[in-house]
Amino acid sequence: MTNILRMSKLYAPTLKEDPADAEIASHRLLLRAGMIRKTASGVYTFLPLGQRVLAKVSNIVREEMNAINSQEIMMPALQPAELWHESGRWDDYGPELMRLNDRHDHGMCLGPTHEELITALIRNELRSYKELPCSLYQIQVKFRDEIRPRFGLLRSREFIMKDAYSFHATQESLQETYDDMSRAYGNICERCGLDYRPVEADSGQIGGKVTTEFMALASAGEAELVHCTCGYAANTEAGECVTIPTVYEAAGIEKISTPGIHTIEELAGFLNIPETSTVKALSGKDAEGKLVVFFVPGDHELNDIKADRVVPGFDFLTDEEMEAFGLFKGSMGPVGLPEGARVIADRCLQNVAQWVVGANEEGYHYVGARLGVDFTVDEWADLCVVKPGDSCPNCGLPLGGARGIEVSQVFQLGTKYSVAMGANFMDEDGTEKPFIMGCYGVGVSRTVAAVVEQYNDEYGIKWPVSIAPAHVCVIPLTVGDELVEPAAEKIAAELAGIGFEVVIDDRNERAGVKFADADLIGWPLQIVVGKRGLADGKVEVKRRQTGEKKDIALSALAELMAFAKRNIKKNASGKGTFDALFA
RNA sequence: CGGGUUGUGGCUCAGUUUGGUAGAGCGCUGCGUUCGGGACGCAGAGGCCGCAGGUUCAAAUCCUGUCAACCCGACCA
Repeated sequence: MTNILRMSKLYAPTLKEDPADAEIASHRLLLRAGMIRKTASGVYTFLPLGQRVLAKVSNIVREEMNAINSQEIMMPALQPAELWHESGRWDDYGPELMRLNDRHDHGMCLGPTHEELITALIRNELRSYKELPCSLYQIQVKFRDEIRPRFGLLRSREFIMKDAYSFHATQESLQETYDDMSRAYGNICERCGLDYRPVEADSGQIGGKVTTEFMALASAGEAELVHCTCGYAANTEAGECVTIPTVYEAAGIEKISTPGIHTIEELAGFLNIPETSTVKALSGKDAEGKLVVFFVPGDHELNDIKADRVVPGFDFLTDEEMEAFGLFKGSMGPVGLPEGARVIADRCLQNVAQWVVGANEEGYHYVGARLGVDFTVDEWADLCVVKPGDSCPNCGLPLGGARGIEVSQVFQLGTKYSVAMGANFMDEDGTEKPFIMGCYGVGVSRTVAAVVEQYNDEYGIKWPVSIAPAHVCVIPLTVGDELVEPAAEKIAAELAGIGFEVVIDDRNERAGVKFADADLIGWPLQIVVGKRGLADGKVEVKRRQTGEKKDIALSALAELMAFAKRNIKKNASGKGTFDALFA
């Protein structure tokens, strides 16, 4: 009986106007619908409705984790500095780590992630290969002092994350759990209704090599990705770049005067050739300060993650350093480089016999510079930021582009933390070995925001049934009416009896206010109970997702809803749950 | 950290150029009318104008400093 939410008692302060400091849909609507409130920059309070959604997502995550035999634990958010010194990340993590001292002046931090803690936890407890693999997870608050928190729940300084960690004796075992996790993460996205892509990614400072990000497609997303009809998808910061430069044919090398030309755009315009026919040069230095020059197709950008992979410690030259090396910004090329320069070019240029490049002389470029004749390249590598239109490395078709919100990521960590922190187990052969580890994160609060990004319109949020704060909102249009009110109460009680999560808008408000709030909050189904309809023995049902409305006979409602309840899992996210009502 | 913008009742904003002692809409309280798509009338409550100094007879307004928030760039769930 008490499982009916009453709007008259619900703390859900909705806003008629957009809050001034919210730009994107999810931030705006979660605030307006009375689901969250800002406490400080990048720090939010979840109000009852927001908390309900968060709990729904958490439960989906929990079910999927339990299903692959990961066990739920709860670690502290407050962590001792020692552990971070052990892993080396106290120094590596930078200012993003929230640090503090306790009253004894003891260094502590608020956990941005929990590799250190869990590795310390298991290192003295898991002793034998017989106990492996072991997979543990928690759903907990995380702290990251972001350089620039923004977009509400999408990039906050305190957020809810599910983090899982697995420990293995063999790489095969890790791969198995990694695959299980990947599948579970796909399920989680689907059950939340997200349009998503698993993408190739870079592992960043977590460490490790094999990793996949799960991106919810959304224009508000901060990540750029490329994807192909064959199923391939990659984050542009990590994806392999395969592009086919157009070739500018020339009889031989020719030095031409290009006064005032410094950019590829200017050069291509000056010569009246496409940018794809030019070659861009970028100068930098390696860790020892020795000159490195990269060459990439003119229409592409150098990917600094890839550059760093080829030249560890790579950094661009400052204008002064370029001058010192005798290089001219905007006119660099492979012909006549300073002695000892390391020349690295993108693989895609390997088959381009003649290049249009700078002449290492202010105001001059070469056309038709011959590879292997006029100049040589020391190394070939994948260097560019992949972009839409490039070829799919998998099937060769042109890649499409999209923006995405990274809602989760899976990593194969290897032994980075177990070695650093001395976490070993006794293997079958009687030798001590470091655990092979994996870690897997889901941004729970970020997922909530991502769903809103994908499910909203000018009126508000359109929650998928699976994570909506409640399934059905019964709206009596006249409070105090001797027919309408009891009828609405009866319907609400009936639906709750069937097993739906029901909310009744029993506030003494005008119809328009109730409709507007119902649309804003985004209950998947509205049941409107009014005098007019009741006179004909009918109520109106409205599906928020599609906007469909239909009059349903009171006598048929319970049965149709019971049918809907049985079908609630027809689709993972609950899509189609109410199909029968609108058939 | 660099660049841009903004701080005025709970919310959205006007007023700042040209100093004269604070306004609107929404929300809130009370009464009445209304009641199927964010009603209307009447009567109220609520702001030392981010904070601290300074200039002035007089500062929301001018000056200096400071804090905070938001947006654009380098990070990440």
